[in-house]
Amino acid sequence: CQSSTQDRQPITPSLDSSIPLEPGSSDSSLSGSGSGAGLVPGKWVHIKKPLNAFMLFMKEMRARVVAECTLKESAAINQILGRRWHALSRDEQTRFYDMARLEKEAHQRLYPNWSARDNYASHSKKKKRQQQQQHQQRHHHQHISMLLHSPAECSSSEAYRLGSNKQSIRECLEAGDSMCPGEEKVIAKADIEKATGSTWEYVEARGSLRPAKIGGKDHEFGCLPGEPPGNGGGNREGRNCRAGQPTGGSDLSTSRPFRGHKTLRMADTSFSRRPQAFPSGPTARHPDSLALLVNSALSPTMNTERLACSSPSRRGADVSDYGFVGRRSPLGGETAGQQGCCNHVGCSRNVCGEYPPLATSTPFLEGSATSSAFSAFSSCSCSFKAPDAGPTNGFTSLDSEAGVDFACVKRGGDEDALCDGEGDFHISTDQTADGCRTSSDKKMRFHSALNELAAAAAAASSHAMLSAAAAAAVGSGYVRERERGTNYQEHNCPGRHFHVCMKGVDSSEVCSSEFFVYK
DNA sequence: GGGCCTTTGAAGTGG
DNA sequence: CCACTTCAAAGGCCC
Repeated sequence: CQSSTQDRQPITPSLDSSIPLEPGSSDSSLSGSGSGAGLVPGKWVHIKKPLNAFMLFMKEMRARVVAECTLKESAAINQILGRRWHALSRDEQTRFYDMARLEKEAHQRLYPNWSARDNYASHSKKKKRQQQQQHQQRHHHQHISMLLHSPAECSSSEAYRLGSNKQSIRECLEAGDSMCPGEEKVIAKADIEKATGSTWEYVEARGSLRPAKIGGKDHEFGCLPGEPPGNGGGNREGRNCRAGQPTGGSDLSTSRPFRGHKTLRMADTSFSRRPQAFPSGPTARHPDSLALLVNSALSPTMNTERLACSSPSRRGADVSDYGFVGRRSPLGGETAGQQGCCNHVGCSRNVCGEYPPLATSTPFLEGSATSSAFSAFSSCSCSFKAPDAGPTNGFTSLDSEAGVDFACVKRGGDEDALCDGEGDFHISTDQTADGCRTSSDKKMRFHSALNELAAAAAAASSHAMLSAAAAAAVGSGYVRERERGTNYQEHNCPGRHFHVCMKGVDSSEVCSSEFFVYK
């Protein structure tokens, strides 16, 4: 519990706390305890909500996860805890639901008149700000509506100034964009539809309907009147990136309200806010002649659209301010230099870390292996995943090998979110069965195979060549064809979907790179 | 120093 | 009634 101010005393009754839970034996600091509503004579007491089952679970498990995962950030810990909560059996969860029920009952006995409503900060700064924004938005729409229905001439209105063209707003609308050069238009959909007898649509972005540049991409939108520059453009919607948004695109982040453009466009079935990665239909061809889509940073120059790209994103930055994606170092790091792609697919600021290139591409040697490994991986946003069953049990998959087994885990990701392209990391003192001295040797071979495939694919001018390159890669044992999965069916186009992963490793855990060979 | 991030569940709010 | 929002915990991070 933290006291934010002197006159606010957060109190959280807990089953394991020292706060008495029985009526009549309330905490001495609560002179009015039981009177509820958070009111104590002369003092405002903030009575916190009772913890729910998951919160109790978090409270109990947090320390353990922190110790196991060497993580401190609660956001990351909570992701892990969320997964563990779902992994619990119904019986195990029931224990926490029961605790939560008892907690709630105790809370109710202590504060019979308390309501969660009391804690709703309807007067908080945040709420005030939101209410103010909503008010401004309502006012803005009313203003636009008023202008639209005003008999005033365009030249005299705030929204439309047509220079020497003295027309009504409605006439202006009916005449089309060419009649209103250099002017800003934000108008009600229903009105323009009524005026033109056609169906129009706005581009929805950032929680409001915004003007869109004619012929522009879906994420290219402008500012609303009165908004400061910087509110246009980008592909942000809500807190997180949206799946399926087009990549980067033109930077309109400094754009002005769109002037000189048509702000509404005819509804068009070819228009989609989420353009498909592939055209549909059995004979459809992707516009890119190479017809190879590679996910991730494997070959950033080849892909025209990424299936599941998740670029690193600088923490706290705007969502459009994502990191670089470059070719991987042999150990899976990414080198800067290539402009980042979209960071959709649930990629959020916290989950994405920065991926500086790893420190070394040299296979680890005996003796120095451990320190080198830590040095290498501590330089990136990865942390080590401890072997599940203790340090000596990390070698079971490698049988008689002696050494230390690690996994590189995305910092901020959940415990199973291994770093891209990374599998278990084994520092061995003996040669492995396949002749690799260490598992970093394996990784080098793995990434080498990927690079060869990428280079071959980039050079391929035909599907046949591409298939041959892919087949060769598959034959290498480091790339394998993926079963027809959801992606394949989604795109509904003929081709082969490959999944790149390390040999002998569970693809669902480790494989992050996918590519699609399109006929 | 305030607010965000991140999780689930309970409860409040608003249309 | 349903969808959406807020708040419980935690601590690092960002402005």
